[in-house]
Amino acid sequence: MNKISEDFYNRSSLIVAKELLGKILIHKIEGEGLELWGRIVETEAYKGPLDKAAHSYNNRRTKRTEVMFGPGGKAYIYFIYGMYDCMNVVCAEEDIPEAVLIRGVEPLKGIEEMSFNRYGKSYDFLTKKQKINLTNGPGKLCRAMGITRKLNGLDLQGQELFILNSPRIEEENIIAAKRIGIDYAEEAKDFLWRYYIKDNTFVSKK
DNA sequence: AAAATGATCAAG
DNA sequence: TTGATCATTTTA
Repeated sequence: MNKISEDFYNRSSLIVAKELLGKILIHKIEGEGLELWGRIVETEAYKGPLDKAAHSYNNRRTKRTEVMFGPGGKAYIYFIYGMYDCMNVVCAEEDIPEAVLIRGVEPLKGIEEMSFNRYGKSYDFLTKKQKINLTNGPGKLCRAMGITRKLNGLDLQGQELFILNSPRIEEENIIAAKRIGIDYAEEAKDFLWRYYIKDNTFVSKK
């Protein structure tokens, strides 16, 4: 069990977003002794002051964005479209509000629980499409892994929500692309700040 | 193509 | 206090 250290997170979200690919996100649910594991296959970087797509654009500091102004290595989880939670990892040093959105994971452990969380039935009864749709989007993976804004602000050095180290994905297998769902962000919408593992099944969109 | 669904935030 | 907006997903 090799948890990613705090230093890893206290860097630019552009670097962290890329290096988080291939790492393993774990949500341990206390009481039930349950562990949900997902391998990160898609991320997006958000970069505070300069980035019109970021919640923290122009250093906007509100109750919601507050956690991004702290040190790196915390969870920033927000509720969107009245229905979905999305999970970010806070990056950069204190007072620099950057984060990385986790957009896709490959289920590794606790798949049966994820299946019930998403579809209310056993994985054995899912269609091929449902099996892919389990965790190939930011809202979907949070629903599958039981990640909600109740976990907002958690330290990723803790025992409930954290990320394990694993070897870096080779540069030739990382694709950089425009971020999703931020067409309002003027020049920032064209930044290639979305990263994903080439040809991976659990990358959102196509 | 459009609905679902409610927290969030800036404006007044 | 209000109303437009929204880093999405599902269904048709």
